[in-house]
Amino acid sequence: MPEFVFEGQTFQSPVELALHAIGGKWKMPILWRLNQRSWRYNELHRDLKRVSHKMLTQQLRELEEARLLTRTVHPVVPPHVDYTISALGRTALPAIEALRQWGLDYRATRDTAP
Amino acid sequence: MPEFVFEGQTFQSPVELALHAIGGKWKMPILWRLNQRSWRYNELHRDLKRVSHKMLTQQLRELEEARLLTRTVHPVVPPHVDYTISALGRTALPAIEALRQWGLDYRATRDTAP
DNA sequence: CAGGATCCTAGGCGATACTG
DNA sequence: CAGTATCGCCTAGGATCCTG
Repeated sequence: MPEFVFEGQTFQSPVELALHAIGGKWKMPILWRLNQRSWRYNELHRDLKRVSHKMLTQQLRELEEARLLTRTVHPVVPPHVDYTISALGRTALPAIEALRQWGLDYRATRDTAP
Repeated sequence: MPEFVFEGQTFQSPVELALHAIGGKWKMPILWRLNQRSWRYNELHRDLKRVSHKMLTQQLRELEEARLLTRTVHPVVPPHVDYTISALGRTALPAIEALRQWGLDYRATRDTAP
């Protein structure tokens, strides 16, 4: 089983790298919402109901550093910040969609499966 | 945004249900290895190098309860236990594969992307 | 409105020891 | 070999307050 080095970190496999980049409780739900249009901070905060202020900020920063989304500050008062998915972030959407579809299937078949 | 109830728990979306079932640091790597053949406990322990004894046991238990794998005990001394992916577990492999492939692509393009 | 800084605790997790 | 059980650390993350 080969090792897998990226950005100075060592992963056991591409799966672990992917989970590092978009795993965790909130990153996929965030990217998923950014499909189609930009969202503002408070919009995300309201829609991801159980996320805390601190967590949301942190996850957004990590996604930005991973270059999966773009943060745009409009210099107005009161502040106006848009989060937009990047081209790189878009490449993750099929994988997220696969997981989303599996979640649907899993719920549907989990209790009737052989 | 509709709610999504399963097994008494409330999720915001199918993505969150999927992450609940096979998210976390170890479950996908475990299921991924179980493709093709059965693995024994210590095999997994050695191969997932950084997993602790306790974590591995716990993750295997949860995957078993989610019906994604089957635990088979052979009544011999010393004990012999096989972990085999279930039919339901197999349905998750395409999604894991999508994530794995994305991990590869991400590493390849992350620093050259526009 | 967006988010930085601080404080603080529950519980996740590793380490270790023991068992059939 | 393949686990359970127990202890205790330590940090992830929630709550709260403050700012441009």
